[in-house]
Amino acid sequence: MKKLEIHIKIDSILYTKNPESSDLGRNIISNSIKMIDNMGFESFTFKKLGVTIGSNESSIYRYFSSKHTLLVYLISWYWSWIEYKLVFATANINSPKEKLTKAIKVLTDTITEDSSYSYINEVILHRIIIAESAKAYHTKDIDAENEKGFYKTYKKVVQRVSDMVIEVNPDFEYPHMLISTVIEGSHHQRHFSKHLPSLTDVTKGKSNIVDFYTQLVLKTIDS
Amino acid sequence: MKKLEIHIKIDSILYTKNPESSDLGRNIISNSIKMIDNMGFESFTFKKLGVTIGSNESSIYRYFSSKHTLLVYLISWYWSWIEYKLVFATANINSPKEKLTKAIKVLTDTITEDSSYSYINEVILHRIIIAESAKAYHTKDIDAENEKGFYKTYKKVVQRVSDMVIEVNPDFEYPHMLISTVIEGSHHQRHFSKHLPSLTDVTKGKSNIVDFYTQLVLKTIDS
DNA sequence: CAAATATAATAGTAATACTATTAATTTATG
DNA sequence: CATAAATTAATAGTATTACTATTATATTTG
Repeated sequence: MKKLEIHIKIDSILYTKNPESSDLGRNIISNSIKMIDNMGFESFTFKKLGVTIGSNESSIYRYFSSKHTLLVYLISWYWSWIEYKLVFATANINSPKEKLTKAIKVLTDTITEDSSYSYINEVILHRIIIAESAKAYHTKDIDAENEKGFYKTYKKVVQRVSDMVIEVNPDFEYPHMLISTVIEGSHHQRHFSKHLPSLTDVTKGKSNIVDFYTQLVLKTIDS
Repeated sequence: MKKLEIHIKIDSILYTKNPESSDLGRNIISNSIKMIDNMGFESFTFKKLGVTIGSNESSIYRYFSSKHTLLVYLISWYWSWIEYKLVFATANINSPKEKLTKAIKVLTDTITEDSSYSYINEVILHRIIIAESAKAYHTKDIDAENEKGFYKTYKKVVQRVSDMVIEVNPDFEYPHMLISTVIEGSHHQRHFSKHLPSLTDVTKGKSNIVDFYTQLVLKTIDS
C-alpha cells in the first residue's frame, strides 16, 4: 500500500529561501542531515556541505543565513512531523488514558523506519535531535529567537500532550513540566545509553525507555 | 559561626596544571565562571579571559588544554560539591523516604547563597551548569573522554541517589534513569522557565520545581 | 645565589563563519 | 523567441577562533 504523502510546511521565518522549492534546497537538507549525524554539528560547515553536494558555499547561504538557523529548521521540521504522528496515533481513541499512553510512545520511542516519501530521513534526523537539539536553545539569542517563533512547533507538541494529561486528570498542576521532562528525558536516556550507560538502566533489546516514561507519567498524574 | 571549609579535590586528568596551586590558576577559575555566565560559552575565549585577568592567553593554556576541558573541570567541580551537599543533607537520617526527599531537594533546588570560602561562586556556577553543561557531553569525543574519567563525579552523584531510591523500593527497576531524568529535567525546567516558559508551569515565588520532582519520584517508585 | 619554574610577549597557523562581487547559467514572461 | 529576472557558481576577502611555538623576563625555591 502506498504511504500517505503528508506535507510538512515550515514557517518562512526559518529560512531565507525555501529549501523545498528547488533541487539544491532539498539537497542541502538531505545532505546536511547525513553530515551532521556523521561528523557532529561543530565539525559540520557549509563549505564541507558545498563540496559534498557539488555546490558552492555561498549558494547555501541563500537558503540559510547560518548553520544555526539550518539546525533550527531541522528541529522545527522534526516537531511538526511528531505532531502529525501524534494526531494520527491518537485519532479515534476515546479513552483519555489510552490516548495519553499512545502519545508518550510517539514521544519516547525509537524511530526505526524512514518514511521514504521525502528527502528527509527521519531515522537519522531523530539521532540529530537527540545529539544536537540542546545546542539550538542553549544560546544567548534564545529570547530573540523565541519571540520570532523559532520554537513554535516544539511548544505546540508539548501543549497538545499536556492537554491529554489534563483530560486524564484535570487537577494535575504540572502538565507542561511533566511532558517536557518526558521529551527531554527520553532523548537524554537514548544519548546516555549509548555513551554514559551507567546513568541509565537500559538493557539491550527491551524498549525500557518507553516503559519507564509511560509508568512515570501514569503514576505521577494518578490522583 | 564560621563556615566549614571543605576542600574539593579535582582529578588531575581534568587539568594540565592544577589551577588551585596558584593565584593565576584561581583567577582563571573565578573569572571564567563570571565570563561564561555573562557572555555564554561560545563567545567566551581564553584571549578575552586573559585580557580581564591581566594575563596572557598562552599562560592560561598551561592550565587547561582547551576551553572545553575548562568547562568539564567546572562541571566536575560542581558535581563534587553537590555530592558533598548530598552527604551532609542526608547524614543521620534514618527514614529512607526522608533521605531521598532531602536528596531530591539538593539536586533540584536553586542555589541562593555563595559559600564564600572559595574563589568559586556556586550561585553563578549553577547557572552555568543549567545553561552550558549539555554542551560538554554532546560532543563527538564523549566516549574517549568518558573513558578517561571526565564524567566520574556526575556518575557518582547519580549512583548515590539511585542507591537511596533502592532503599525505599528495592524492586524498582529504573533508579538511574529516574535520577538522571530528575537532574537533567530540573535543569531544563529552570532554563525553560526563564526562556521558554510555556514549556513549564513555574509560577513566580513558589519552588514548584522541587515539589514537582519530589512528587514525581515518590509516586513513580511507589509499589 | 643559581637553577628551576612560571609567566608574559610576540608571532604565527589553519580553519571558521561569514560577506561581497562578479560571472555564468537557468528560468520566466511578454 | 528574445530579453529580463532570478538563481547559482566562482573567487576573493575579513575578522575571529583556537590553538602552537619560541623567546624573554620574572619569581620561587633549594
